[in-house]
Amino acid sequence: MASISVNDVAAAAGVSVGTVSNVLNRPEKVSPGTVARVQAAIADLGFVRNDAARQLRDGRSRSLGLIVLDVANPFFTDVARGAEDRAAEEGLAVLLGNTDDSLAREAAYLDLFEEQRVHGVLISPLGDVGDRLTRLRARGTPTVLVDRQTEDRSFSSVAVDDVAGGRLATHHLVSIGKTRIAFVGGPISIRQVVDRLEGAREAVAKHPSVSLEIIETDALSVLAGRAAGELVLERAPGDRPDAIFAANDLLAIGVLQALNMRGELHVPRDIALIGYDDIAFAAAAVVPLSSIRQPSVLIGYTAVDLLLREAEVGDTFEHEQIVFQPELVVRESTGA
Amino acid sequence: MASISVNDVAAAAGVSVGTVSNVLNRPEKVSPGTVARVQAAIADLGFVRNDAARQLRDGRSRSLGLIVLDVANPFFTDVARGAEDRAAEEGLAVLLGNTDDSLAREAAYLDLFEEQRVHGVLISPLGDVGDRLTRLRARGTPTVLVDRQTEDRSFSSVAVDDVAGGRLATHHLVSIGKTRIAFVGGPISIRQVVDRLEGAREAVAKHPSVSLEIIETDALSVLAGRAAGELVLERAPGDRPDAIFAANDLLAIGVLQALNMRGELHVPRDIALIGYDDIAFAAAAVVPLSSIRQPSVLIGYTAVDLLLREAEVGDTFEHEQIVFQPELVVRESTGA
DNA sequence: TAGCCGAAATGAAACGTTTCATTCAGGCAT
DNA sequence: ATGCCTGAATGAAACGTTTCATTTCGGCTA
Repeated sequence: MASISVNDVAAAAGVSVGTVSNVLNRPEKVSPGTVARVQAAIADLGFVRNDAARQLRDGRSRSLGLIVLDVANPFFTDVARGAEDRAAEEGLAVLLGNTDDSLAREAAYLDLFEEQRVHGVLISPLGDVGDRLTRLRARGTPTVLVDRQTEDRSFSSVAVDDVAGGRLATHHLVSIGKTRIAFVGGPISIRQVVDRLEGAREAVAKHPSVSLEIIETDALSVLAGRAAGELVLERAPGDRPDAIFAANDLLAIGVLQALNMRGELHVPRDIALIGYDDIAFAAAAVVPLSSIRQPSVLIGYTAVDLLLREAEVGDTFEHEQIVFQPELVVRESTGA
Repeated sequence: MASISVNDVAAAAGVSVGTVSNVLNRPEKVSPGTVARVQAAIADLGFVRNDAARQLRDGRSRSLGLIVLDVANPFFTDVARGAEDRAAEEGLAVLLGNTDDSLAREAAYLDLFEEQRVHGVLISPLGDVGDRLTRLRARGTPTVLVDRQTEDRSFSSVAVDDVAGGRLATHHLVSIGKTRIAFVGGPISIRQVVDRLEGAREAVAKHPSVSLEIIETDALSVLAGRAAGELVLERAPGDRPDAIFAANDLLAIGVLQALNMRGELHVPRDIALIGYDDIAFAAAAVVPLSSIRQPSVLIGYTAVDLLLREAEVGDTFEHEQIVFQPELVVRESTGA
């Protein structure tokens, strides 16, 4: 079955291809009778516009790319949903790329999006992609960083103040009387992890009697959390921290699973636990999880919005930096 | 900044466009010296292939579309991950479309994928999309149904035996001595819900002393589960079911949250609870959740595999139906 | 030396759309 | 009857790639 083109439609309707295109894109410019005839032909032949040809003609696609660290993390699917909502308002589709903490995959998705001439790129960057993004922008593809700011304001960004979030979480642990705090998170190459840890350090610095140790993980997943939890469980009781701040909720849930395994430890009495992101499952955990809430859907929505604004303005030196403030949510895992 | 094309590269390297294309696609056909020269020119000019033009030339894109009911459900992100793995092996990208139980969005994604001339479509269908899919196939785009079978074998599919799963779950509840079982799920327009309920009916039919009631929800989400749980909680104690089978884990988690709210009910003593999907969070729930496990990642992987096979064979009357068997996972929510 | 061969390179055509300068037809005013 | 105007329709050009039939050229054989 050969593919049906505007030519075939034009022939069937007895008009020119230009007219068919007009019916498709600006029907108000075509007389009603002709519109009807063309539409009938389209239906008859089962014509479907070829998007590749359209894209080729006007230089860019009608989609935008979103690159996230982990689709399995509900935080990012929430961000994606927000992005999709705003994009849909403009008739744009969102292509979702998942890097899974791999620099190679991050690069591969950037290549793909660049070849596709996407309308714009939203990225929660892993490696140092400044050069790539600069190149994209030079080609006319705007870029917005998600969940990460640049120090030099060379890109627009939508982020949450992770240092403040880390401070909030840790201060809370201190305020309920905990003194031996462990930060569980990693790899430390990820900015979010670094910032949250930095916040924890700042909070602890004010209290000489409180110690902070770091248990590094190789991912921000439930599995990695379980491993970290088991590590803690193996220690002599006196050696264990009395509070754990996990760099995200997936880790926290993993830690919780491990701590509960033998049934000899009580959360929060023996060890208090707080996570980060406040995903929907945090409230439903074995011990409902205290967490730091981020406006995830709003982040995605705002990022696309910013992207569209940036696209209109063109290349500019004034890139906008939007920073949301995180919020402490106290539940049983650090409660009474 | 005008876009750089193969023409510019050819000019810079002092060769013809045909040669540039050969360097890009089959470098072994070009002499080493020329390859080097062309690659240097590509790097110099920052040339990036225009995918739209490429697609236009060879009629189809290098991506395939995956349409799921709910990206927020970890079951589907697992499926997506499996699909992505297999697709990546072939150098294909996966476009993820989320219908959120909306017929309009399902249709919109089908339109989009059809216009994009995707390599193939994987869909967990919501409405009756038989005609659309038939049309796609007529155009040469293979289709595989995910998590749903057709009665008439007119499409290939990868599914799990949901009736068996429903039977498994319900039989388990009966076997631990429960007699007043409630099925929580909906909308009943969704095939998975219908099948799981059917399984439950079959299991109950064998035991005259066991009753089965249906509490219909308007979605398969945590929120909908909470609403259903609250409904149960409002009833007089004697009126409540002594076991709940939720159509998926998100619902089950919601139900659990609601039942635990007042603290007067004990799961599983007063009410036993079992979910479906065995998502990662099930094991970490307030009361670790019994569930029916499906090989989610494998489903995605297999579906793409089947799609590729179908693409090779071309239109055929022998469509393959792959059915996995679900597995009961017992945890505390129905345990001792 | 003439003829031939294969490897390497060439360049025009084709993919399907949109745009835009041009043409056309009919109605109206002069 | 002529000229002008407007709304509608036209059709060629352009977008950037890949393919493939053709040309070129250096080396080898007879």
